[in-house]
Amino acid sequence: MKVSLENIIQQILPLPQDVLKEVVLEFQHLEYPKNYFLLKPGKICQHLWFMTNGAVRSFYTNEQGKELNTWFSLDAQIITDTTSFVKQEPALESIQLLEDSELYAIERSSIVNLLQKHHIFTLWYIKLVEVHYIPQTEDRMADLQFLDAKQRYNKLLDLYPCITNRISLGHISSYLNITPETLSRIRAGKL
Amino acid sequence: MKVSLENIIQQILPLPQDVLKEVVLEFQHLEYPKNYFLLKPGKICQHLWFMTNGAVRSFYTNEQGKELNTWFSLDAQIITDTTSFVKQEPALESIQLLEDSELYAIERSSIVNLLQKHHIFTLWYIKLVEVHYIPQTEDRMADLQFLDAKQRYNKLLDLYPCITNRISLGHISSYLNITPETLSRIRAGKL
DNA sequence: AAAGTAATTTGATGTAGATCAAAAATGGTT
DNA sequence: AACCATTTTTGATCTACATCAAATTACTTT
Repeated sequence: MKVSLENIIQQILPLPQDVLKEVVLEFQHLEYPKNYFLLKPGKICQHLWFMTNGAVRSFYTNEQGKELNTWFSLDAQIITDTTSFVKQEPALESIQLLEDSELYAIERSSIVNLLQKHHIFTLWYIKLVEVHYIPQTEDRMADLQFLDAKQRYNKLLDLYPCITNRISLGHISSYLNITPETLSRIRAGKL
Repeated sequence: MKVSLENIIQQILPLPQDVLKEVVLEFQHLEYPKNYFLLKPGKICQHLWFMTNGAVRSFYTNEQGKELNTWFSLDAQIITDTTSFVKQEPALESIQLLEDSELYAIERSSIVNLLQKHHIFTLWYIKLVEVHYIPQTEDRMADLQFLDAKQRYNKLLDLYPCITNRISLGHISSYLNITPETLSRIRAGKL
């Protein structure tokens, strides 16, 4: 059951046919292989990506060169480096595919143009931010502040029950902000 | 140097005079005493508050009845329970004044009306979210994931150098996600 | 299938910060 | 000033999770 780009857009907020057509034209359909980088640090994030299937991680690389995952997206998700995208500043993080993935990309400049041109599109964009961005980040923030390692792991499993079939435990432990050793012990019921 | 409501609004994105007037009329000027609750859990957050001076905390109350601070706002800040406000769901957290404070409040319904009515106002609202909400939350999230207790404290001091004159160390430690004992030791240079 | 590399697990030990208990400092009230 | 409540500090101990090292398992590539 593959979703079309039109479906994704209309599900956020239905647009009139003429605007929808114009919006769709601004998207580029892309397929990239596993390990491909959508964004590298230092570059300004110019895109918003709508993934239809695949898997992606966002990560920082710290001073010691260690990669620390900040986010996963599996299948139907919206992807960007929010801070770099909205402030048009160099990104601090990388975005990398963890599976061969299929995406639709729209540029920041196209969004800005559409926002200027169509009142209804600004309402669509507000809905996108309010529904697809804000609750997720608030939730992640609360998890990091209030939950211990085991609770964070269980919550991730609730969200993506099959994530361990698709994402390595090393990547998962990094996102959970624990070591691979600790995740292994949690999974073995030793913690 | 007190800022007027007009200044605050125009600083986000300048609006034409007629729209500005209409927007200003939707705000209510409020003064509340220290300890007053702007929001309690279970209530739907109907307001966006623009504080001109004062101090506020947001906090969760956990199952054991312990209050865990999630945010501070001092002086010129925009305040709301974002998730409750955008999803119009019952709030999980409380918002409470920590000083006598002066605020301007606008209701969700007024925002929704203005968004429907004025294209320029939607652009103003997007700017508000993109500049005043997104970078802050992304930053807080990174702090919680990557910094240790001492680094989090020093970063808070960078942001609000005089915060310890206005907010109790108990509240600060809660926001930093550490105990008052640990904060005391950090400040004494013992950690 | 064998070989080599990377991912995961297991065990031993270390540490940042929590918890518990009590003392000291601070602040508001009469 | 004296009193009470609250906040902050200090010290002793405990714990969740990190770190380090080695063994095991799984995954590629020939």
